[in-house]
Amino acid sequence: MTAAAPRPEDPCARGGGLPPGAFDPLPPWFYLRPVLEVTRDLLGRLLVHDAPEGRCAVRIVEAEAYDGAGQDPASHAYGGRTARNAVMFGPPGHLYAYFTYGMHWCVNVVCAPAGVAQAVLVRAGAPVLGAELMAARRPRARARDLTRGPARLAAALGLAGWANGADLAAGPVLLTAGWPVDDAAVAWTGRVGVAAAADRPWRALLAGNPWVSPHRPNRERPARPSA
DNA sequence: CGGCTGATTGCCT
DNA sequence: GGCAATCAGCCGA
Repeated sequence: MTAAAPRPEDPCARGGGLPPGAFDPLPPWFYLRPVLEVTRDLLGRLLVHDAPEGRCAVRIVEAEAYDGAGQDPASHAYGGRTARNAVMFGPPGHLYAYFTYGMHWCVNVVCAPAGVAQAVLVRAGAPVLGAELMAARRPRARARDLTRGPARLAAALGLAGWANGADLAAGPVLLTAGWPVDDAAVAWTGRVGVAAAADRPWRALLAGNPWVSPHRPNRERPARPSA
């Protein structure tokens, strides 16, 4: 079965007409549920950035759950609160933006009441608005790679350290209703790039969707160059 | 398309 | 000092 399935409905192919209410910010209760439930429910939602240059939006097609301090060895919050991860310990419905690999920014949605550091990494999305602006922000990227990966997505939307702690119901960064995804399309895998707790299938994605990030199985780190 | 590697800097131990 | 919730570029098929 190699024939490409004609399956995935392309959000951009909706004749310009997005469903009414698609840009309504999500209510507070959205974030106050078990983190895996929030992760699942994040699929199909819109992450929006209103910048001076214009509005951009992606429909989330892939997300990863991270549990709180002492619970999840893969979480930045595992060892407790630090300057870097402080936003995760704050109120829900805010954006946790972190810098990694010396050059990339990635963004999370903070869940659970203040004090509980659960969050969901937004790993990929389908462009639904402002694709030209996003392409301008990532001039070297192939069209298909515009938002396919957490750092690519953040860069395309123009999100970086300045957005850390942003209230997702207030703007200029918004998380909005979007439109529903088919339950049958949701798949779960292990988290990408995470060695710790690799057995937890906490990555939710829309199976077959072309905007899902390429799955890079964990590269085994060479124990050490030995003779 | 798939696999491999260098890049580059802030954070934590 | 070591490492990181990654990516672009380059190579070969």
